[in-house]
Amino acid sequence: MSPSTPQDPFQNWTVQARKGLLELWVLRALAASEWYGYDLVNSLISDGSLGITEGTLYPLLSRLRVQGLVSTRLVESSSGPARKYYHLTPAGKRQLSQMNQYWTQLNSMLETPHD
Amino acid sequence: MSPSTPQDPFQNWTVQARKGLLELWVLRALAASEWYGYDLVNSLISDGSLGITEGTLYPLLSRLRVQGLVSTRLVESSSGPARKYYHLTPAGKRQLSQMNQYWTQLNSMLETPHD
DNA sequence: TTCATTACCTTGTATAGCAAGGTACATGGT
DNA sequence: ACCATGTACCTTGCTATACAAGGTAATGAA
Repeated sequence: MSPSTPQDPFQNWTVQARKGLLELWVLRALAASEWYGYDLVNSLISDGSLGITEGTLYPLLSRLRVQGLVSTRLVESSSGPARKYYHLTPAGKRQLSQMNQYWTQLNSMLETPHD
Repeated sequence: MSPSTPQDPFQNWTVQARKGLLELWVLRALAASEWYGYDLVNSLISDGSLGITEGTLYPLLSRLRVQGLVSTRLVESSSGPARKYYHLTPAGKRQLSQMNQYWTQLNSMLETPHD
């Protein structure tokens, strides 16, 4: 397969900046309600279009399931293949809480002038 | 050398969450004044201690120099080896401006309830 | 000499985002 | 029957970053 086209330093940085952030975004979404993968993808694309695609989201969801942070159930659809709905487990809720805390710390570090 | 000890999912996530963020932090620091590497490290350690060490910072500074975002000058010190001071180039200032903008977008995505 | 402090750097590993593919079901058009 | 479109899932291989764990060298004090 082709490489991921690193291109210019700024584009490259945005890729790195998304790391971790998407996982936080997904867990927050699942904390609010049930979602299936394709719906999350479309929400991401419409929500400002920050460059996140299926190739990023589906592996992420698999990872979360393996780690026991989310669980799934299949629901048949009349407009295509079955949808896989994701929801938070208790462990997922605990981790989301930790992540929210750490994220606040990171942001406060950025806001400090440290001059 | 030993592996990076992945440990639990949360610790792993914090590593990912730092990616990109440290670069933004460094460029912001250099936008305010001149710094040398060791001083930045100590500032990071004292500033909340988020797990960032020399092994992360020095390669980052090298990268920024290769990309032309910062330039350096050596200054002799009376308390040890010479210090390498970093400051922003015009290209660095332009990229920092883009990064600040993108970072705002990412944060607004997180704050949107998207429910 | 020996030690701590200051100050720089390198090597190898793990991980996440990504591009570019693929598979399969339902529907409507030809 | 055939094909295109939309829906919905997944995998493979690449790249770049953070990190642990080392290393090197200069200064000054014991």
